[in-house]
Amino acid sequence: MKDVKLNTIKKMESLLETASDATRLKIMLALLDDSLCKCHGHSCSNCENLHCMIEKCVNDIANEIGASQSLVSHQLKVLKDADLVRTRKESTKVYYSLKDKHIRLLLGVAYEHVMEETNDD
Amino acid sequence: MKDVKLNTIKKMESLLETASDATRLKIMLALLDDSLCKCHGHSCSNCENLHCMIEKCVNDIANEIGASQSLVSHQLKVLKDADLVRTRKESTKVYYSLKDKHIRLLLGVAYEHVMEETNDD
DNA sequence: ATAAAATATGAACAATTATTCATTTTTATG
DNA sequence: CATAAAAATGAATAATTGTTCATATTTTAT
Repeated sequence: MKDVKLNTIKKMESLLETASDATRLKIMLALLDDSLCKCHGHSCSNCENLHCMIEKCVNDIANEIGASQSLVSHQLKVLKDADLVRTRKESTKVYYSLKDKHIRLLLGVAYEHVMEETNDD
Repeated sequence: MKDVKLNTIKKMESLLETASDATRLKIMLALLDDSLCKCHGHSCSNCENLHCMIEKCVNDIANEIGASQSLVSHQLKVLKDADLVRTRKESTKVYYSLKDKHIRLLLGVAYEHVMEETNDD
């Protein structure tokens, strides 16, 4: 990993920066929720399909994480601009979901790390 | 991933926040460098051993990434406080290395993500 | 058309943070 | 002991950012 271009570093910085906020983490974790998944109608925590996608609208996310509509909307825009989430519009509602498996993986790695903080290598 | 404790989220936030800075990323990538590795004496980019560790002293890191000694020292302290790197002291020099494989994995996932930005799932 | 529901936006404020510069501490050596 | 080398520290600044509040936009339904 010697010659990483500055541009690549900037992109990595942007990705991690976007992910490194408690509110945005709550939002993304809400989109990893084990509630019923549209694509199969079963619990996604048991879903073997990595493509399995959960989507939620702004207000539902706000209620779930206990934050204001405005704050959630603002932060969803940040997540969207950085390409960590995608959107699907349905009448007045806008459904948000995580962009791809890299984002799920990133959350997973961070989660694993803080869960077994004691280990050394 | 429904009930993630607030404390866990704070820790994830801290981890990602620490990683999300261009200078600190350069430092960590320098510690992932494919230069000769002390433990086996071969190129670490080809090393199958995940435990394979590269360590570098402050000045060498500063020179490699083109930053001042002071800045690198400041940021190494941030990385150390957040437990992303470890240190080994040898006379006047202090050798830094990445803490564990989770950190390498985190860097890897972030790197992979920005490298194949086009894909969708 | 009007009203209601859902989301987005803009301004303002508080708080945090990355960087630089100068100085200090620690260890080794002449 | 004095000097040099390596790293750490503290203060100061410039810039960024998360949150709130109020308001605007968009779409649907009456």
